[in-house]
Amino acid sequence: MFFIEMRILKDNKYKAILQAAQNEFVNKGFKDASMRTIAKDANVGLSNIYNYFTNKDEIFLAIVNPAKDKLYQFVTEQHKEAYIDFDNISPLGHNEEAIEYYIDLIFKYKEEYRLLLYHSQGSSMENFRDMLTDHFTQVSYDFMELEKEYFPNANNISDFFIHAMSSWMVSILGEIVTHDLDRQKIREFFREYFRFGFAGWRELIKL
Amino acid sequence: MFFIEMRILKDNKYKAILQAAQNEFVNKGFKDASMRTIAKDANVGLSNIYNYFTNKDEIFLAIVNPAKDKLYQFVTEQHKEAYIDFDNISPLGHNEEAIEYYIDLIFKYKEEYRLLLYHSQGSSMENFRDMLTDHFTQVSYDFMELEKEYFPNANNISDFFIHAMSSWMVSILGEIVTHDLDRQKIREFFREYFRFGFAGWRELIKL
Amino acid sequence: MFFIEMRILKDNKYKAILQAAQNEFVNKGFKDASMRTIAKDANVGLSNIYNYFTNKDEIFLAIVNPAKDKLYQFVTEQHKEAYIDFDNISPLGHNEEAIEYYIDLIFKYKEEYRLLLYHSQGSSMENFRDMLTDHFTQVSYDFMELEKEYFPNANNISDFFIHAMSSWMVSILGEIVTHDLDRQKIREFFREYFRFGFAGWRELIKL
Amino acid sequence: MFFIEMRILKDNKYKAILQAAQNEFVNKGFKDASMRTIAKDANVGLSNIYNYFTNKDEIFLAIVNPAKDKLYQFVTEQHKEAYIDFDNISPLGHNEEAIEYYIDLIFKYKEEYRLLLYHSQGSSMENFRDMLTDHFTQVSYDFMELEKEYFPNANNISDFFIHAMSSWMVSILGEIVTHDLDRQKIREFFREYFRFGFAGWRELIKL
DNA sequence: TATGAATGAGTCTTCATTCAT
DNA sequence: CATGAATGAAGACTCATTCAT
Repeated sequence: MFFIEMRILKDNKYKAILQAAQNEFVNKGFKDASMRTIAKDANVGLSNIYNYFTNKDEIFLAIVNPAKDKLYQFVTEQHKEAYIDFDNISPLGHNEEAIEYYIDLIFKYKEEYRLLLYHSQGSSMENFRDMLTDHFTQVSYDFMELEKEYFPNANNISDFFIHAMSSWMVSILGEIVTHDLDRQKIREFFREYFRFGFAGWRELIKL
Repeated sequence: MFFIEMRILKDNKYKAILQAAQNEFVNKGFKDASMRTIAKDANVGLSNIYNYFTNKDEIFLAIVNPAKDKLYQFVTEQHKEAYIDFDNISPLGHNEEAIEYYIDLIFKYKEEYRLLLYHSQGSSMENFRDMLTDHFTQVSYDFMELEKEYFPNANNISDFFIHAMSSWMVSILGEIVTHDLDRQKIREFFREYFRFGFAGWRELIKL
Repeated sequence: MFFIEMRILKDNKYKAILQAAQNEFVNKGFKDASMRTIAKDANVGLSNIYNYFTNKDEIFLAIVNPAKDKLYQFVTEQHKEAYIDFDNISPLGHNEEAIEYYIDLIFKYKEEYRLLLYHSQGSSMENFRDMLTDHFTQVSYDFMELEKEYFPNANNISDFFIHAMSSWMVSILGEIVTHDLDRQKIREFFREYFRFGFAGWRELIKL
Repeated sequence: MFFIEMRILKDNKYKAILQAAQNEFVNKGFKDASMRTIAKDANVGLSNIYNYFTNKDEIFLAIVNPAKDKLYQFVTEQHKEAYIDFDNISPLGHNEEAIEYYIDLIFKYKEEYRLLLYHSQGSSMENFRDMLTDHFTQVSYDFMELEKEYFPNANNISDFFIHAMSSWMVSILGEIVTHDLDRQKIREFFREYFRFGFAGWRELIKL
């Protein structure tokens, strides 16, 4: 009846839709998710959903975009703040705080990343895997520009290898959000990953 | 009229269906592929398809299984013939012939691997990525058993890291069949990949 | 435009669907009835039907359930109000009013009973004949409990005979709704039926 | 190769088809029975069935006709041999041998009668119930012609009552072949049935 | 904002039967 | 007698979205 009450109701419905949709997407994937089911689960009239979202796709985006943006932002920032260190070179970032923040992200948006990586087929995000890989790749290139001053041989590394490395990072994200690892296990993994990666990297750019 | 002519005709239809289906699967993915479209493209009556295949899924399998089997066989055999070499350790195999054979496989079944890795959702092969990752993982474990004699520290490598490595191999396959690389480029990539990987590996298992 | 007008329109479609469905069911039986045909005959979009009914079966039930419920209710009530009378013993009921009400039912729901008895195969009502027979049988048993006080020999009547009697009642219903009898003819028949039945019954339970 | 061998093979297949078809009909009813399933179960090529039968319907008839013919023949003969007896009047026949023969028939063709009465929908026999009822009715009329000499009041019995009696006989057949009664139980039932029926009959035609 | 009705194209699969060989 | 391929229509139901109110 009253304006405020209605706003509250609206917000409730908005959230209810998002929640129901997320469940449905997780269960069946974007393509097989049914608007009817979402409406039913959210206790909202089917057609009323279209007052809140123009599209099935938009619902998906509303669920998934924050997670995506935070991730992009993180990756980009890492690269900006990067500095060159013999033993600590990585486009992903390498300092402890960065890792912790990354783990935070993963835990906060586990389901969303799973959606993006494994259940986005049919949505406008169906190329997320590639897009993220490309983003990593781009950041990596920028890194290498810096490195070249110190390691001229970095030039010798092929584009596709950089791409493969980026693809690896994406895969790792996928595996982490798919398997139920606790923070400690993830931390340990990253330690191995960086030791492994730095050693490999040094091998490739050595004189 | 004649027996042989007939067989050819039948064979033609069989192949036509497979070809049309492959196109359709590549274009739209398993789930969205339309039997109607396949029938139309193959110049076959829709219901007649079911004289050749019992299922949409079976068509997919007929297209994709040879590629899958060859890949599994290759991975498995590599591991059987493996020998320990300080500088050449990899579950994928490392000798030149193996690489060449792998490249052969990739070139022969590029589209099929693409289907399996990116367009199998909804089919009985929708878990191919995981299955292949697990296969790599298993093979890797077997390798590590051998290595342990020489490198007792191999024990320290976490299960999840092995898993991540396997996942990387799958990603790499995906990236290769997605991008149009010529043989030489692929060869070069693998050289880098092995240099990188061996160095990293040695780092992890060093005393 | 106006609310009432709308409701009428909706109602019209609902009724149109029911009507078209009833025709189709009568013509082809449940199993062979075509949703397409029903939609066409009702001047409704095929998929729109599913806004009114969730199922082909539900349409059938909507048509047929009132008739079924009234019949069950009638049979049950008859038995409740029953009293023992030497010359008037029947699970179906025997007083004039009851008969008249039964005839009313038959005339009101002639087509529905026809559907239930002859055209329900494939629907959730396909066992109606048996269910109704069993219902009659159960009611008959209850009657016999009462009668035993007066006619101890009622015990001697076999279960299967009771069952056969019940089955007869169902058959009679079927024959009546299948043949076009006027009320008078039906009334006369029931008079014969009861004379016949009571005589037979007395014979079976006589000392 | 040799003629005789082929004949044998042929006969085998013929029987195999009939057997498989009977199973399928019993399980799913005529309408839902699948020629494919029959072919598979009979180990015969689907299209080869059409060398033995022109139709699904013809298979059904081949299975069911002997049972039907024997039944018709029995009913007809009973009536021919009938004689008037105060205490033994029935179109079904009433002497012990007749009953025994009827029971023989029922036991021999139990499945076939079940098919005819309950699973013939969609076949050319789908009106078997009505046809049999009418046959009983016709025979009953002939009886009544004879009786009229002795019981002029027989005239007073309505056509529909005769029809209802016939329908009862059909129902009884249906119930017997549906429930698993042994011969003794069936015999006992018929004894009750005749006592019941004669008493009722006498009541109706009494002066 | 909310609703329920409407749309129209789409899904895969099955069916009994026929045909050419 | 046997086969496998072919046919063409049909099956119920779902889909995301839009419309009128």
